[in-house]
Amino acid sequence: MSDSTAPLTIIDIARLSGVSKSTVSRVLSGAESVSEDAREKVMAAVQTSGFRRNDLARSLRSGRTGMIGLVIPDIANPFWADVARGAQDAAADENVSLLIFNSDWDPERERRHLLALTQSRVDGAIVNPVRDGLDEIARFRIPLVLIGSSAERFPQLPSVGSDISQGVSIGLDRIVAAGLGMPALLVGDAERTARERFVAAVRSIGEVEGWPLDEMRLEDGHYTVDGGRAAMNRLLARDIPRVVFAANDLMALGALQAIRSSGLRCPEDVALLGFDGVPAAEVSAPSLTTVAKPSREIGGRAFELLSKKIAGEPDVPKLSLPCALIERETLPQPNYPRAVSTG
Amino acid sequence: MSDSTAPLTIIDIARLSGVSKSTVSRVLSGAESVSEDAREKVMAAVQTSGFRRNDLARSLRSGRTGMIGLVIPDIANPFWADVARGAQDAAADENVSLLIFNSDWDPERERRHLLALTQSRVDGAIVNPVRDGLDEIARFRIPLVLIGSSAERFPQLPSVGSDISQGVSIGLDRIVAAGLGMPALLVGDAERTARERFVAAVRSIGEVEGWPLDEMRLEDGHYTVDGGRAAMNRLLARDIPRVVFAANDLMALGALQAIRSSGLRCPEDVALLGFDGVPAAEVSAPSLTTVAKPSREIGGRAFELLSKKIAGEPDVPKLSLPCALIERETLPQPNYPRAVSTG
DNA sequence: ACCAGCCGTGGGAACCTTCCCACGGGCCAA
DNA sequence: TTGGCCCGTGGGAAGGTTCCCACGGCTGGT
Repeated sequence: MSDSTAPLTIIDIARLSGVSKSTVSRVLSGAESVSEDAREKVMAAVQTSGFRRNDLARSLRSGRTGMIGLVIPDIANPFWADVARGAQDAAADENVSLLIFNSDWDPERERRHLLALTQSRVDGAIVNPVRDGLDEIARFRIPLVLIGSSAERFPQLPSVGSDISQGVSIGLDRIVAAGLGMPALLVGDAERTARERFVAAVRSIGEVEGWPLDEMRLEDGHYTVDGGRAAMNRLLARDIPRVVFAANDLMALGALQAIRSSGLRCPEDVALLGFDGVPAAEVSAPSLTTVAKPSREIGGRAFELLSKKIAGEPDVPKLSLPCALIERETLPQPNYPRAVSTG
Repeated sequence: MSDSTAPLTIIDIARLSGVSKSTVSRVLSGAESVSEDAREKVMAAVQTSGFRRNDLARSLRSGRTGMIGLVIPDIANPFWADVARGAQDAAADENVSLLIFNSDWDPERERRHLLALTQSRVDGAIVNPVRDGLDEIARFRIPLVLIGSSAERFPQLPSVGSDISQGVSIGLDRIVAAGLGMPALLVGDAERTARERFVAAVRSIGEVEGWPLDEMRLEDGHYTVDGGRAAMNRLLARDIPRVVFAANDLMALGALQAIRSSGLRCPEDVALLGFDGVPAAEVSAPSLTTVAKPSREIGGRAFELLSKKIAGEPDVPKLSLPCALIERETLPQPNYPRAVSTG
């Protein structure tokens, strides 16, 4: 194509096509009153020269970069990878690029990344705020959309999360339907807010079902497969619960290992319900029945909200997306149809 | 902090601290002969005003953006998420940001993303090239490091990949050690190059072991859990192999499901060896013995090579990183110690 | 005592684009 | 015919930073 290393500018294109740089700029920015003749000449020059518009200069002048930041705990975590994918798909449709950062649940890293983002002059950012760095976040003068359960601490900021209460509700309903009685609970420590929300939801919904939280066994553990295995072993050390509701899939998967290596059968001896919907839950044996969070949709909707915020819309909402039950093998099918209250 | 929405510039800081904009620039860019007095005044002004240097203008003038692109098939795929994580960790150490794109194995998307990257004036890019878009890639005048097995088609470009031959070698050695005879092969269709390399490695290494490829059963399938299940069922429909070597973990996991739902035991009836090292392989039941690719390291080394390329180093190599066997439950331990050739 | 050289500093040019304004020509209505 | 208006166009300024060069003051060597 072009012979030398000379970086081309729109001025070169203007010279090649015999028009002014203003006209070249207009052609390259899409319509806006340019004659067909001029447009063709410019396009031809662009084609033969292999010119690529410099988005840096463009952004500097226009104030828009077409880039947004995504700050999540860990892209290698399947849940967050899925959120990222959802955001990317939505962003790609509007030609915006994603700058992705891992906070590793570390407020200091989060702060550094946010700083880098403001310096890069991204148009906005989607952030899963880390526990303690909360106040500081508001200080970054940049359109922000929050994701995750800690988002609720910022009532003034738009956010997208999954509806934990509703998820717990369908989970407990399903456990009721299984007819195995009150579940033992397995909860994690990853995010304090997430844990609290889960427990709070179980309390309020359990009351309706006639299952007071106080009477349930509740075991804490690290938010990992190993943590779930250990927590489940502690549970089994005292007695064998008929059914276990885990607050996340990783721990549920660990619990499954603990159940099976104790010589117990799942679901015949101990039934199990997870929460999250990670892909690995599909390939465990038996495959894990779980309440899935709409991870990909969370990313997608977060991008949509951010777009609105960037566009200057005044009332960008806080969204709570519903979870969905994925029927698999660790929770037995209901023996009998449940009474359904119509309406 | 600052009261109005006025975007601050180094000129404002210069005025506030009583020095010239050049000096402010020097302070902000790190050392380079500035008096301690000037430095302190500037830093103080920056602190109180909340000024953030505009990286757009900086990059426009300096020609460096501190951003690199990463074009991979799918960030939601655990292998690629891990590669991304490795690259990000290495990049974060040098304060460079990652622009991540998903190609979905689609040459046209790859082309679009690469175009966006050049327009953004990123300093370089790490790309897993898609099958057919190969020739086109070289056209983008931008420092490039390739990852994945198709990288070998570009002998002139630096690249990082896993050593498939070596991985197959330790896999076959392990199968020999298990004493179960010749394995059946399960291969995927995701990347033609990857498939070919796997088969070629099995052929050449099998010859040494006295296992000609022609005599092995070989089943093709889609590179997914479902594909693996289907392929395994086809295998089982004819006869029951004593041991199966799958070219990737997702298919192996599907195969495991097929084996178990046929009422067979793994590893007692059919033993299984995977390839990749995805996290889900750890939580299947039984957990999957597999040859793990060094995914995170691939990302990290790719970034290192790219840094060298960007710095202008002349001979940036093509790297081939070793795979490692992860012992788990689907392949029985050797009954007897193998004869080991010393040295 | 003088000149070379270095150090810290400042001012202007450059980076490449978009935005703003002005200008000429054609059209329509008065 | 003429005045007002819109359309397509061009030129200059702006956007915020780094780079280059020059300049004054100080030091050290002759």
